[in-house]
Amino acid sequence: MTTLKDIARETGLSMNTVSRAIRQSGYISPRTAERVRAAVERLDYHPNRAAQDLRRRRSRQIMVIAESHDSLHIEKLAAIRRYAARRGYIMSAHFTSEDNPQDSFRALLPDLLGQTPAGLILIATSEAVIDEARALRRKLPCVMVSFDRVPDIDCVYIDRAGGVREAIHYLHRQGRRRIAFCDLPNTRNRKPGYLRAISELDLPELILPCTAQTLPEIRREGERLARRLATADHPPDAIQTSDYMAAGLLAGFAAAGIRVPEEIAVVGFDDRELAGMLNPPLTTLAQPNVEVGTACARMLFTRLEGKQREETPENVAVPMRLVIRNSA
Amino acid sequence: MTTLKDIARETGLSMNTVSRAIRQSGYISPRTAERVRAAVERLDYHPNRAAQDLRRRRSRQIMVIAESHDSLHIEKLAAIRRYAARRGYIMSAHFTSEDNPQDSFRALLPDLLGQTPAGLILIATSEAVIDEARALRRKLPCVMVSFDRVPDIDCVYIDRAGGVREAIHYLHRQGRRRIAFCDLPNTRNRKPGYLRAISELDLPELILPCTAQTLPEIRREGERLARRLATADHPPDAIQTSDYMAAGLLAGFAAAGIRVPEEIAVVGFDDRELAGMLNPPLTTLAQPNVEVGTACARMLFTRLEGKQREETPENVAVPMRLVIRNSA
DNA sequence: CTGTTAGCGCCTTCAA
DNA sequence: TTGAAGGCGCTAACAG
Repeated sequence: MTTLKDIARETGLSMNTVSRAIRQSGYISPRTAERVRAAVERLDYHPNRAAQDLRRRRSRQIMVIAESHDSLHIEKLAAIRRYAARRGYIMSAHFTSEDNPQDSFRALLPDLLGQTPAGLILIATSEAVIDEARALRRKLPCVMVSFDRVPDIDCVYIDRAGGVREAIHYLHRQGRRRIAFCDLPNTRNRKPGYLRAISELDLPELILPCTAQTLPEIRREGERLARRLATADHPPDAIQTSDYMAAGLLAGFAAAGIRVPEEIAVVGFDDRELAGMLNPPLTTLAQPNVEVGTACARMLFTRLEGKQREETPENVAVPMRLVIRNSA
Repeated sequence: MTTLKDIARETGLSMNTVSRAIRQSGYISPRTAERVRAAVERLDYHPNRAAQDLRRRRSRQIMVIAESHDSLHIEKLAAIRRYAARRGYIMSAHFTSEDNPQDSFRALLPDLLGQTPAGLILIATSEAVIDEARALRRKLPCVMVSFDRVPDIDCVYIDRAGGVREAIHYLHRQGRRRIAFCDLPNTRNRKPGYLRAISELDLPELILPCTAQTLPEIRREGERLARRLATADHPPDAIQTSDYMAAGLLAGFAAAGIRVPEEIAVVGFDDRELAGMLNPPLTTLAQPNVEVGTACARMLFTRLEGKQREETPENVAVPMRLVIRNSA
């Protein structure tokens, strides 16, 4: 393993000069710089991170902890990693157990903090984790990605309400007048967008409840709902719901012989991989994953590098994008 | 920040004794051990990783580099991380750019090696990256996750051929006799499983070619293929293909009024999230992501901790699992 | 512009 | 069973 000392011996300079040349800090004559560069190349020198971090008294690693294995996270992770890498930091990704997020988060945390990360990004929605984050924030830079605004903490969230509102307006422009919203367990942050839009457009409020939790259940419930709607007196002419639910609805409408989008339009939510694969391909609201990743990384590094360690937390909303396919 | 020295001062012991007590190495009197434990607790001491790594001359970080953002990776990552964490290592995840894997891999690599990982896990299939891995292997422990056996390198791969073979046998048991295989661009490792099965079962070889590359193209091609099959003289009664292609086929069969699975059975490949959401829900071969993650982590740590640094590379196949839903 | 000096926090001899 | 001394590789003062 090549060390600074080796380069110093090789070039006949002092370690210090070599160090400064490599870091491009302070005065170095062009000739010296070149000699060092050549020696570094020749001896294949790479600075020892452990030594640097020890000396500089900080690690250059940020950690992302996600409260689920949601496949949509992967693009966020990639974006965060990219941002961090450009600043010489590495990112490590961690996932709580699916069946018990809170407890496994608490179990994970001490281990992770033991690695002395420079900062933390938490992708989570549960109150328990959010509370932890509030406490953590006082110990190290800490940014959240959550479902909505989170008081007292730096947070990036997707503007779900805004997205839904946009989707309803789109449906209205397509001539739909009876637009329903399917109220899944986790949609409390979307509903205001629906309510706002129908009030703006003076449309009737049509809320379809759904209590299913697991994916197969949701799909089945969608199928059932579609069959029910097929024989309803005064059915909606458009539905906004999740991609999963939409999959069930499309299956149910197909079984009932109802044509989508001619008789009823369906707009999903999330733009999961399945959306484009359904029959018909689903018009849906896409999560801006890359934007979210970049935004939270930027916030974290602002805290990390800047002086505003103690300033007021910031909440950033990222807009969704309506992906128009064939179902609406 | 609390250091060993603080604990030493607090307990009146030497740093050395404290260090040994904490690491539970060497002789320590029970009384001393307890005193140290209490002080560690009281002062909230955590060993400084940078200092440990510097002194011990090794980092305790492993890196995973994946050649794509495939959402199926996320479970592999979680499994690897879990395995590594139990051994006091952290995992960091990295992704090459989607549009240019080879070049971005080469660009990424020096940066990553600069962080002196203790070991590398490469999730990749391109020859270029595999060659890189062969070279890397001589510098640090290095394990691959790939599509098939890879000579000269530790590798975990999913037994795709075995999975397909199993699926064909399953279809045969269901009474299917004209079983087709849809030959997508990336399926050369699956085809042998099909060929073997039909030869074992004495069935006709029915290969359907497909050249589409992007997801929407694949779906469209599936739809077209289904319509073509609908009017064919002597159509197959079952098809094995990718989940994406299956999505298109199902849409096409629905449009042509052909019932699945009654008239034709469809078996997918990968068990992507969309599989359970299609109409009908897709019977498919599931990737054993957790098993793959655990297996490659285990291999890496065997190299890392064991003496067998220079031994013969090992290739491990992990079997797929047939998930039976409604399409076959 | 360059060199000298003094550690960062920890672990590994070796001696007591 | 414990302590003292030295150094891992690097960087920040400070002095030339």
